[in-house]
This record gives sequence, structure tokens and C-alpha cells, in this order.
Amino acid sequence: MLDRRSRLDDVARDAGVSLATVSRAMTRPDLVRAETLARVRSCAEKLGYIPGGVARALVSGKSMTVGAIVPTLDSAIFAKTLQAMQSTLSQAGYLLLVASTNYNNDAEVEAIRGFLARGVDGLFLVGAERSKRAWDMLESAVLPVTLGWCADPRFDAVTVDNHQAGALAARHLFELGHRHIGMIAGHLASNDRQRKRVEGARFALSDFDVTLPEWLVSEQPLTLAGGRQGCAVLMSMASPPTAIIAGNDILAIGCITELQLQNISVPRELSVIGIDNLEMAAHISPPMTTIHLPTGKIGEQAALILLQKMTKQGPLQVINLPVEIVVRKSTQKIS
Amino acid sequence: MLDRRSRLDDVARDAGVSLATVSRAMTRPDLVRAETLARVRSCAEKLGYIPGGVARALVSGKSMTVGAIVPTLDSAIFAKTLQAMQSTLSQAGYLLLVASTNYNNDAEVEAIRGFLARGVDGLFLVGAERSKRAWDMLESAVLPVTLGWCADPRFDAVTVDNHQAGALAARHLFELGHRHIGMIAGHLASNDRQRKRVEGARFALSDFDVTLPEWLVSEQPLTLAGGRQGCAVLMSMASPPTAIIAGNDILAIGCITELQLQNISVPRELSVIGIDNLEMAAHISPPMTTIHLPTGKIGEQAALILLQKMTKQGPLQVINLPVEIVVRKSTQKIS
DNA sequence: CACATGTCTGCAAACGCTTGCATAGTTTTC
DNA sequence: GAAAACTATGCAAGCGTTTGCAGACATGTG
Repeated sequence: MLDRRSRLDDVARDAGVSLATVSRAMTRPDLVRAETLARVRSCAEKLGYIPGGVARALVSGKSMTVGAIVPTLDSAIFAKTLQAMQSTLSQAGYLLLVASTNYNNDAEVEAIRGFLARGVDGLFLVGAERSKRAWDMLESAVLPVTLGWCADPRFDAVTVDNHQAGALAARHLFELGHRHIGMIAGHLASNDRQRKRVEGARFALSDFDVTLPEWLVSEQPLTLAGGRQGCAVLMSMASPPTAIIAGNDILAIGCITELQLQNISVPRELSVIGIDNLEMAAHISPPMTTIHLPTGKIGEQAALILLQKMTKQGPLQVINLPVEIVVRKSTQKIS
Repeated sequence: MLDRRSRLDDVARDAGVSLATVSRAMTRPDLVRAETLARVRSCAEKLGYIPGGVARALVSGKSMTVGAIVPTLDSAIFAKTLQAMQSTLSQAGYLLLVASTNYNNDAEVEAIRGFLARGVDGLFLVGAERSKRAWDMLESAVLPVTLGWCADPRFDAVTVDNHQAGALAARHLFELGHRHIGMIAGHLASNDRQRKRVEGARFALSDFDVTLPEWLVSEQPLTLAGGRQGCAVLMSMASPPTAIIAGNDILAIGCITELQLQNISVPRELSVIGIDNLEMAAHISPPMTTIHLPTGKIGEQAALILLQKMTKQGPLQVINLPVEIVVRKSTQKIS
């Protein structure tokens, strides 16, 4: 056996046919005689031949690869989305390239460029907010692009209604009697999902003539530590809120931890509501009220749209997945 | 502007030089005159030229891509490892392809084949247990392979001492006075990490003349629900254990949830210890005692080894990362 | 000034595959 | 039984790069 990978012509020589016939045996079996096919197949097997996707991609212009760029892989949300994407794509023979940006727009541009250079057939991106340079690359690149979480009129998207998520959370607290509500969120300037959630909450409350002023919104990194810090900030105010909306479940869990450390009872003394409905949310103490987002579904749907658009182009698609509140034990009527 | 991507010869024509010169301007700037270089660069910029990695890969035999195959992306552990890998690799200009197997050996073979077909330059795999077919492909493929979590003498590896992790957990419980200890683990037949943890626990206990019989080890899916189920199984025994070791933190958290539902107080009535030290472990109630595994480090080190081996081959490397116990509040002296 | 030396650029051959076109058999049709 | 229509195979061009080799020009040397 050779010390290099065997190629088409190795198999061809071994089977006593031309290289073209081997190629057809591998990809268009209907075009070769059954007997020849069997011989070629067995030679290929014997030599451990694996088709060279690179050359194939060069000829066909299709790399059978899609790229996904997320803020970070180290997040239950994006991990779940990617898992669903990967699983859907692989069933169709596609591979998934991933990159993470750490919420940095320049890193995103680099990732897009890298993916385009490698000739991905489709692209998945999170959010609808990026540098002009990134948008330009996406628009001039001739390949399907699907956005997740937020939509943009120029591209396909699978969104969840972040605005509605914030609104549902706020309305729930209002209905429980809370009038002085605080919020912990990610950095709004660079995260449209978080921004829409805050806006949604503010909008819903304004319907009831309750305001959510800026100083009651603490911007923090999207980590447990961020949740704790945001909670500490809100609770150290002269007149602290009676309820807190967290921009996502991680912040909410951090927030609850901090409250327990401060010996503030949840939900008796303070209600906390999250957004995401991580599996974990049901399994902490107290089980957490949160807004359910269909995270896996986003990945799956995005993959399906891409799969479809990579085969034949069609009209713009925007799928808006529903969100719903899951009431558990971390919120209650104001006492 | 064209409706296809611009190529070297587009830039060449625009800049009035040969295609070869443009190629050199992009990759070996020292070989072209400064003036020409500037002109070519500006034309390339103007046309939005992005080098075609596919053709490049065909010529050079390097795709600047590494593949990682994990059981699932939807796990804090693997997500963290991949995040670290991706981040390390991207700094060196490499891209990460991911696939997941759902703990299925055939899926792994398919993933390996897919990656080899796409011409990845290196491969990362979890565990040291796979079908013969998979091992054969890895051995005959001429590319660096690095294993994570468990080692195999034929390949580089970055391991954690799973045996030791199990042993530390068991010893901790023994020292607290527990003599009747149960364990919840993943499916041992297909998961060498879990198996080694069980063996480690059993080994440590046997030193103290305590046995961990098979019927006190409940095999479950590695999910919160699995942890709950395993806990229910152990607690419904005629003489239930006084302490439970969980094969990982997810199982442990599920286990604690189930105990709370059954109104069994942790750690007063029953001690629970996990393995992994997820960030979450510190933030549940009670904060969980667990064995810390350097999850991110595995990905980072594996990436570094691959990076090194892809440039120049060298001797086999096995890095064994240390594990340590983190004592929190879910374990206590037997009453 | 002739020659050696060095710097820059272009030509053309790979890289491993797919595929349109041509050819040689084989079968069908009337 | 000859023309027509298929079927199975081979030849060779081409996918977009990189790169060895060679040529053109500029510079330095005796």
C-alpha cells in the first residue's frame, strides 16, 4: 500500500479501466455496466480510496460545507442550535464549519472572509447587526445566507420574537403586582437580541404606565458572574426593584445565586424571570420562571432553509418561531 | 462588477500584470516590486478578490482546516473544549469543522470519512474507543490525529485522569464516613470516560475494603433526566446508599433535583458528588462538590499539538492534565 | 564596454477530479 | 440486413491556484 492517499487513477489502473469510468462508478453508477461497477467498487474498497473533496469542489464549485458563525460556542444556547444544524446538515451530506466571534464585529468579518475563502456553500450568522464591511461581503458573495434570532430584509432568517419575549416577561411581572421592575441585560450596543428584549419589556410596561428607566437596566457580560454583578448593582440602589427581568437564563441564574447569598428570598422577597428556558432552568432551586425560546428549532430550520437555497434559489424566507412563558417558582405575587 | 467571484486573472487583467504576479503579490509579497505590489493590492481590494482556498488546497495539499468529532455539541463540556480549540486554531489561520456522533460508532466512521474526503489537515476525536473500521481509517490516513480525554498508544492525546477522578470522589466520600455508596454513570459499554470513572471509584474503595457492586451503579443517559432516573433507582432500593457519585455534573444536578423532589435533604441525609466542575456546579443549591476537569485546556492543548504536528512531525505526545477535588456543600460527614 | 549578478515578471505545468464529446459495440426497428 | 438508437467507455479540457524555470531588464564589476 502507498504512503499517500490513493487517487482515481490508482483505482483505474488497478481495475483496468479509465479514470473517467472510475469517477462515474463513484458518482453516477447508473452510467457504468454492472460488472465494471462491481470491479471498480471492489478495487476502490481494497485501496481504501476516499474521493478527494477538494478537487471535486474545484470542479463543481460546491464544497458541501456550510459555515456557522456564533458569538461563542461556550453557551448552551448556541451549542444547542449548532448541534441541531449539524445534525440536519449531515443527513444531507453537508459538513459544518464553525467560528466564534466573542461578540466582536471585526472577528466576524475575519470569519466570513475565511469561510468565503474556503468556499462554503452557505452561511449562518447570529443577529442582524454587524459592521458595514461584513454586510458588504455578504451581499456581494453569491451564496445563501441565513440569519438566526434576528432578521434583516436582505436575507433569509429564522427568528424568535425577542421583543415579545421581553414583553411577556414584563407583563407577567406586572400582572403579579410588580410596579418597580429592574433588568439585567447583556451589552446593548453590540447585541441586538438583548436590546430587543429590553425594548420589549419597556414597551409592554409603558402600556401599563410603568416605566423601565435606563438606570434600572444593568448591562453586564452574559455570564453567571455578570448576573450576580447586575443583581448586586440593582439591589444596592436606594429603592431596589421588587422584581428583576434577566436578559437570559444565565444572567437569571447568576442573579438568583447572588440573592441567595444576600439572604434575599426568591420569590418571596423578590421575583426573578429569565429568558431562554435552558434545560437547567427547571432544575435549580427555586425552579425558574422563564420565557421559552425554541433554540434547537432555530438551528434545524436554518439548516433546512440553507439546504433548500443551496440547491435552487427561491424567494426570501423569514420564519418567526413562537415564544411562550413557562411559569415556575421564581416569581410570585407581590406581598 | 461581475456576478461571480473575481479570480486571480481578473485582478491580473485589471492590474496589467500576469496571473502569476498577482498570486505572488498575495502570498509572497517580498518577490514583487513595491510599486507593482501596491497596484495589485489595490486592484484586488477594488474587485473584492478573496483567494480561492479550494484551488489553493488542491495545489498545496493543505486545506487549513481541522476536524473535530465529539459525541454531542449540546454539552457544556464539549462545547467548552471546542470553543477553546476553535479559538486557538483560528489564531493560526485554521478553521474548525465539527461533527457529532451522538455516541454512535457508525456515525463516527461516517464523520471521519467525511473529514478525510474534505481533506482536513488534522483530526480531533474524543475517547479511545471506536470501531476497528474507524481505527483503520485513522491509521492509514496520513495526517495528525489527537485524542481527547483518553489516550491510545498509536496517537497523540490530551487526557484527564478519569480513573483518578473517580477515585478522588470515592475517597472523599469514604473520608466523610460513607460506606454504602452508589453511583450514577453513562452507558459504560460505549463510553470509556465513564467506565474509567466507575473503575477509579471502585478501585479507591476497594483499598478501604468497601465494594462498589454492579447493582449500585445505575447506567443512564447523560442528561438531567438520566440523573433523576438513576437517583430514583438507587433510592428505591431496600437499603439505599448514603452517598452518590455521579459520572458527571449533569447527572449530579439531576440527582440533586430528584432528591429535593423526594424531600431528601442534600447533604444532610445524602451526599452527592459530581465530576467535571461545570461553571453551573457552583451556582446551584446546595453548591456542589465535584471533581474539577480542565475542559477548556483539553481543547487548547489538543489544538496546539495539532498545529505543531501539521507543520512538522515529531514524536508522540501525551499530555495528562491534572484533576482535583472542589469541595462545596453537597457532601458532608455521615450523621 | 562586456560580462556576471541580481531582481522582477511571465509562461506553463501541475494538483485530482468531473464532464462534454467522440467512439466502438450492442441492440432495436422496419 | 442495414440504418437507427442506445449503452458503455475513453479522451481531454477545465476548475483556480502555486511554483519551477526561463527570460528581460537593471545594476555592479574589472
